[in-house]
Order: sequence, then C-alpha cells, then structure tokens
Amino acid sequence: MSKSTSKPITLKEVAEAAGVSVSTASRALSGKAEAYRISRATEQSVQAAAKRLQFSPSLLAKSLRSQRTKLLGVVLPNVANPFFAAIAREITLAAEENEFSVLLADSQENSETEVHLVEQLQARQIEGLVVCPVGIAHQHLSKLAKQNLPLVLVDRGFDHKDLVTVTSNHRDGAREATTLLLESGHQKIGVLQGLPDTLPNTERLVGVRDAFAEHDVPFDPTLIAGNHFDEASGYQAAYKLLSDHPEITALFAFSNQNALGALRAAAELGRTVPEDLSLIAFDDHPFAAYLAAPMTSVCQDVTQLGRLAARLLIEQIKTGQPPQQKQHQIPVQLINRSSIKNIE
Amino acid sequence: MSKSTSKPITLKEVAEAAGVSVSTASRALSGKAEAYRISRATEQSVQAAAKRLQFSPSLLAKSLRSQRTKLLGVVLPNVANPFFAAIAREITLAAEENEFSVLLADSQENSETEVHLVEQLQARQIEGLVVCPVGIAHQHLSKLAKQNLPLVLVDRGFDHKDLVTVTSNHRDGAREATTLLLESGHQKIGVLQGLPDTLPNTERLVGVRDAFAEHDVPFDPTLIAGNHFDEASGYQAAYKLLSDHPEITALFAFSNQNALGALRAAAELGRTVPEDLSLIAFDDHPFAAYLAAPMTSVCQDVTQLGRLAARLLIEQIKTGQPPQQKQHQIPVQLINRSSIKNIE
DNA sequence: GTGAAAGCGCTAACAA
DNA sequence: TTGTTAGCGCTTTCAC
Repeated sequence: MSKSTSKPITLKEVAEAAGVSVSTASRALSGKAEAYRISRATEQSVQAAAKRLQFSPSLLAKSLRSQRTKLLGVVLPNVANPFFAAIAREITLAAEENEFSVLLADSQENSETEVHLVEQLQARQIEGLVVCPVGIAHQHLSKLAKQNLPLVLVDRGFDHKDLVTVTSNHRDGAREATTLLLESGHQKIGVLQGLPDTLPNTERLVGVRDAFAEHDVPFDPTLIAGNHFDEASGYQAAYKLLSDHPEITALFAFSNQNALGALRAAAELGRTVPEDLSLIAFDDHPFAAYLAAPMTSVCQDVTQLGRLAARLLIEQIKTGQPPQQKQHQIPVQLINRSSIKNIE
Repeated sequence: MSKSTSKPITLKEVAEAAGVSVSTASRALSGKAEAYRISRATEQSVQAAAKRLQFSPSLLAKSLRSQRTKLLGVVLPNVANPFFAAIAREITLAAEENEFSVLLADSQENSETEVHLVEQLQARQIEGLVVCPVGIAHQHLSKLAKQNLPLVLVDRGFDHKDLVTVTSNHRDGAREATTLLLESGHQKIGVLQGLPDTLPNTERLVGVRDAFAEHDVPFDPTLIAGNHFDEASGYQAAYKLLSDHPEITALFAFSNQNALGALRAAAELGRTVPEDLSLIAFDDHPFAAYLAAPMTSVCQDVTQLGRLAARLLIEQIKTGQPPQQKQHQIPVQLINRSSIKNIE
C-alpha cells in the first residue's frame, strides 16, 4: 500500500501516465475519441490510466472553460419548513436526473438577505434559479429574468406578468373553505392571515370575500388578524380575535402553522374544537387526521408545485427560451374531516 | 437608458474602463490597495468603474485560481423529511454566516446514490461535507476523511471511531421510553423499528433491552417488527404485531412517521389510544400535543444536532485539523403527555 | 491520429 | 505605485 496523496489528480498527470498529451487525454476521456479518430489503443491506455489514478475531472475548470456550470440555485424563506423542504426536494431530484447540482440558500424570510443570496448565486454562474420569494419586492428578480437567467418563482408570486410563476390556486381554495364554513351556518368567521401583501395571502383574502359575497353575507374585515404564516402569529391572532369577538364561531387559518397556534389559543381559552369553535386550515398535514378534532383542510399539492417548477426551469435551460405560458396554477383540494360543526 | 448586456462583466472590462491593468483592478477591488500602495485616486476610479458596470467577480475563476471554493456539501436521505430539513437549515445558516455556499443533494435513502453524489460534490471541490448517511456502508466516507476532507456525519453514524459524528443519545432515549412503559405496568410491548442495522436503530434496540433487563422483565424479540422509519413500515409492523399478538398493550414507535402508521393501524383494528393501546414515539412533533391522544414522545434536539455539526465542520475547515473529540451525543428529552395508560 | 497553444476570469510573483 | 506574466485545470481550435 502506498501512501495516499491528498491533492486531486489532474488531467495532466493522467496524460503523462498514459504517455500522451493533455489534449488527447481530454478527448479520450470525454467520449470524443471517435470524433477525433483516436486509436483504440491510446483511448484505452488513457482510460486505464485515469481509472488507475482515480482521476475525477475538476468541474471547476470544466465550468470556467465551458461557461456551463451545471448549477441550479434554490432560494427559500425557510428550509426547515416542510412545505419549502418539499419544494427543495423536487428541484433537487430533478437536478440529479439532469446532472445538475443544487445550491441551496435560506433567506430567513428577509428580503434583503434574499437579494444578497441571489447575487451570490449569480456570481457562481448558476444556470437557473428557483425562488420562493419573501414577498413584496421583485426588482432583483425581474432584473435576472431580463438578463435571460432562467427563473421560476414558486408559491409567492407577484403581479408581474413576465415572471414565470407556479402557485396553488389560493383563491379557489379559500373560496371553497369559506363556502363550507358559510354553508355550515357560520357567519362570524375569524380569519387568521399570513404575511400581508404577499400574493398567497391577498388571493386567499379575495377568495374569502368572494364566498361571502356569493352567499350574501356581509364580511367584517375587523375579523381578520395575524401577520405571518407561523405558529406565533396564529396563536396571537386567534387569541385576540376570540377574546375581542366572542361571537366568532369559526376560524379560518391561512396555514397549518397558524392552525397550530389557533389550537393552542383555543385550548387556553377553554374552547373545544369543533364543539365550541370550528376550524379550517390552509395546508394539510400528515397528522391532521389524528388530531383530537380531525382537521378539515385545504391541501396544496406541494409535490406538483415543486415538480412543475423544476420542469419549467429545466426546459428553459435546455431550450434557452422562456415558456409560452408564464403563470401556472395548481389546483387545491378540500379535505373534509371533522373540525367544523354544523350550526344551522 | 442603454441596452442591457447579457454576458457578465469581467475584471478586464472594469480595468479598461478605469484605464488600469487587470492586476491593479484586482488589487483595488479586493481590499489590497493599501498593501500594494495603490493611489487613492486609482483605487476610487476602479471602484467607481466596477460599480458603474455592476461588476461581480466570477467565483468560478476565483475558486479555480485560489483552490478555495467556499463550498460546503450536504447529503441527506430525504430533503423533504422535516428532521433532515432542519439539519439542512442549520448548515445553510452557518454557511451563510461564514460566506460559504451549500450544495444540497438527496440520496433517496439509497447507498449507491449517496456514493455517486459524494463523488460529484468532490469533483466540485467542496471544502467540507455533512452527510446523514443512508446506513451500513461507509468506505466512501472514511476515504474522504483520510483525504483530509473535513467531514461530519449526522444522525446515522457508524462504529468507526475516526469519523466525526453527531448523533442523539438514542440508547438513553429508548431506555427512558421503555422504562416509562414498564413502570406503567406494560410488559407486552411491541417495538416498531426503523431501518435495521443503522446505528440509531440498533442503539435504540439496545436501550429497549437495557430497560427490560433493569426491570427483570423478559424481553420477547418476536415483538419487534418494521424495516423503515417511514409511515408505511409503521403501519404494516403495527398491524401485524397487533393482529398476531393481541396481548400487546403498548407500542414503542421508533420514529414519528412510524407512530403515524401505528395510529392508522390501531384505528383500523378498532383499538383506541390510550384506552386499548398505549403508544410512545421517538421524535416529537409540533402537532403531537393536539392529537386525539396527546402523544408521549422522546424528543430529539434537531436544531442542536445541526448546529453542532455545522460548528464542527466550520472549525475543521478553519483550523485544518479534525476535532479532538470525534463522537458527539446530544441528549434527548422525554415529553410526557397522555398516550400511555397506567395499567398497574 | 496526435500535439502545441490559446484562453475561460482571476490572483500573485516578479519586474520596473 | 503599477504593469507584465504565469498559471489554476480544462477544452478546443489549428497545425502537422
């Protein structure tokens, strides 16, 4: 056994070992032997040398030379959130299938961080980017698109018709959820909203109002509370709403984290679901069916969301063209369990 | 407004715009102006040109030149699994703090894929690697460590004393859980295990046996079932165990996914938790407290796991030395809720 | 059939 | 105080 070296083997060393020039070695190893009419013998001796030395070409050098990095960027507001994690996974799997690698970044729900991370990814010459934007601002993203960097936005989009975007059909989902509540006799419905002014949130709000309008029930905007998609916001909003407006009979949580907070607030206020309080949530959850009150929810198809985003991205990269259709909506599914009490 | 170019600006163009050589430009932009005694005027004109042209240096070229990529690799069996996602997040945040980027890969619980992904990451010249190994095999990993690539294993380790490893204290956790069951009067305890021959699984099994031995209760190995950490395995194992051995009064699930499966099987077999069946699970869960039977569980501190792994990795990179202590265990916490019935 | 040489964008030794 | 040059590891003209 010889002592193992630490430095990676270079093409030059392989070439020397095989007694040929670097160019020949390069050609023999990148399947271009035929094209260059390299003799079977040389080809094999190069391959043998490469194998023997455990040669693995530097993708860094390859990338610099070819200006193709085979790198994809993914920027998410919170990697640990199962919803985003699922998206990350779909992109990652698609990348692996297509021999791309994925650079992952976490913007921590902070727009400035997002801008910075995107710049860094660009400096690494990613060939494509998927981002679940924090929200509001999008100049840094439309700039990228203008530079012809394949870009796909997921979940939170913008009112910007040129950006390729994949979202759930938030409006329909919210409308259906609200309709179910209304048709179960609830009129005083508290809304636990997420991050205001983001597309999912505003769309869901529209869906809620649509449903009220369709049922000729006046909607009371003071029954909206909350400012984030997290547990804390759900808890605080539910607590406040339930305390200030005891007439509320049902809560519509805009995320499963919000719902979790609502459950905690309800427990503290001594209101049992569904007897004393009905609840419906956006986003399903594996444990939803086994809760004390199996939770009725609007299920987003995250896998489809991620998969479509990945497909749109890869296609853009391969064809060099943005897709014809920019805006994509994935349907949402209402899962009726038993957290809503009929009070008609 | 001039037409926007698509190609990134290079240092050369900045240098030309500022009327200096590339080297001067390089020095002026990498804070080495002082060291090289570059005049204030030149420095500023270079910086101005860079800003005006929106220059962003190619990290690719930088890396190739410096042989430092500022890249970390993370390989996980399943990115969408919240447990691993949490680890990914901690690494990502630590990376961002230290100006590293993260290459994420998903091995899909497949050892061969893992090997391949690790090779690919190595070809990209990552400076450090965190992996949650699929299991069993580890030659490809110990090889890396021998090549002095900073490497940290998380969650599933090996019986290999030279690899830096961070895991929960699986054995203590399992012992405590089993003790609780035993001291609540349960003797016929079904074990829903995860992937056999992985360190967490075998350690937990040891913990279970320890507890039985300490309480002088004979342990019946035929009451172990299951072969994965997922819902399906939990369901099948629970179904089989409960059908074949109706005398079982309690189930110990080795993951929250296994517990979920157990809940489903129990429901189908008409056994209610905790009245007809006690249940305890490894891994806590946000919704655990709100289940029909609030679930008693052994909570792993994933955040700490990830954070420690990140710290160990970064330190290795910075110092160039592997840590003194290789094996690290994070304590586990028993959270007593109400899925266990006292039958003494 | 194969080799020499240029160059991807950058930094650093060496000159001046 | 600044410029020239070499070279990181690879691919690809162009030459023979």
